[in-house]
Amino acid sequence: MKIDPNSSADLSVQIASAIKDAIIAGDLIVDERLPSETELTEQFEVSRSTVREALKRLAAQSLIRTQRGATGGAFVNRLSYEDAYAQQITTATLLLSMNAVSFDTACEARYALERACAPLAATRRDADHLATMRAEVFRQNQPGLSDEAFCASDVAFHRALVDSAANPVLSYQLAGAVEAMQPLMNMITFTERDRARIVELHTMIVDALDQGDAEAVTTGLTELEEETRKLSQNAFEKRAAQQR
Amino acid sequence: MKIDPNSSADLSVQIASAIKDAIIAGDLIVDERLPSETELTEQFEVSRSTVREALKRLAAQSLIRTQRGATGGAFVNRLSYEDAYAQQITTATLLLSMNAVSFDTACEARYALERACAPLAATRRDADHLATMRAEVFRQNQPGLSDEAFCASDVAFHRALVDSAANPVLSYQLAGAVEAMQPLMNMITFTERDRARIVELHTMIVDALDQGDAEAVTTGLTELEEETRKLSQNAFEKRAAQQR
DNA sequence: CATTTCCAATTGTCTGACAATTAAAATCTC
DNA sequence: GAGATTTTAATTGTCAGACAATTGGAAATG
Repeated sequence: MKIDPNSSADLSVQIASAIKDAIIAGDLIVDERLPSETELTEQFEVSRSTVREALKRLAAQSLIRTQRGATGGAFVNRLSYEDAYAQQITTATLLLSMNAVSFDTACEARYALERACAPLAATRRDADHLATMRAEVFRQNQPGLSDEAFCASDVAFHRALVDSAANPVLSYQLAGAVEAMQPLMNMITFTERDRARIVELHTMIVDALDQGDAEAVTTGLTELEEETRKLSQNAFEKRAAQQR
Repeated sequence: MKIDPNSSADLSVQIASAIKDAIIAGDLIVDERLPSETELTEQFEVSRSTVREALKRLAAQSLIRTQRGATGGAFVNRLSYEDAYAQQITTATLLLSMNAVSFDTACEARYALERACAPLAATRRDADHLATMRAEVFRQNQPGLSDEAFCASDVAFHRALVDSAANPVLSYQLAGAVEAMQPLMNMITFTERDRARIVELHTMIVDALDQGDAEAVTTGLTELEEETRKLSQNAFEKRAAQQR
């Protein structure tokens, strides 16, 4: 691991990059302890502050974790799903909030992903997933439920649907899309009629899943996508009208 | 933006988090300049090193960029697709290389995603995408092509397929899965017969796309998935045998 | 007006110090 | 000797102050 002091790049960037490469190449394995900051200072021939800034960069990407104390230090992190989730969600949220991606695009991707899960879910769904989904549908049917609670239950329903495909990669990719859409979804007011329609579709989807009918699940999701777009469009128009 | 000096969390983490929240909430807009390090030092009542470590954390996530000089400083970054791609790829590669995700799982997710793109691509594909795909198929048919070059062309083909769905969210999610699989794919030796079969399926897919036949695209992708799994399984077994 | 020089602001790096944390080693108590 | 307590050493976290490098704008110059 070497760095070039004459390069235009900042030293802390170079050091972070060198360590990152070592991790990806497998030279540093999970839970292995990196040299202490003092040792890295000597190895790279830079000051401790520079080493620290490099380590903070890696920590921000969950590549390492640090621990104080006698047996402390920086350790190579096993990238957990939680971390991957969190990163995915942050990135997706930013893309959406900075208008690099429109709501419609995110919505389209989300439902395309969910439809992609349908065939897998139809084969692999187990009683737990179905029970969760039915419980959420039941909750959505309760009168007097707030819009936020309805939304949260909707998310839980879809999460269970995707989880039933039993593919963690799909689960975590979808988490990004769903979470990023959440702030905008929360602005929507669901009328009695909207809710009835959504509950109807949810019921249809969970029934189809129960019977292992992937095609019916796909159909239900497509109709749900239409419904979601219609609702969000209304919400946007209403907000635009208010801001005038 | 306030922090709690008595919290157990590191100050630099708290500060980074506070600034990040401000960015996501829209209190700091794209290209806006953050206060200088000296000003942040006063605002948060911490030392400059602590502020700097916080800023490095944010820079590592591409949330800000820094510039030296008189009019320099830290600026809120417009999260670009390139950045999002890069992050997605790093995360996906790590998940796979640390065995948090199996090759089969990644492969399954990848083809599920591609099939999710099929209906969109069948509607939206334009001449450019089709031309790219046909050019790659042509290249794959050339005798004497190295395995690496064949692999690279395969990636280009699939990228064009997904791009033709014209949904950037799907494009960037797929990039992660494909890139992460790349190192393992490169270990595969493609026999004449394997290549012929793959080219056949690719041709079928691009023809179906040309005709707007989403169902045929989906079928082709499913067969391609089987083929990929078979090949990778062989490669793994061969490697396992060698290591004995 | 164009060019060059200078200046001030800002980030990047360095040095040295002390605080906080933590596990292990040493000590004490019974 | 066993268990509780204290000490110690290693390590990261934070602070303070300094100087270097960079860079755009202001001032001086022709």
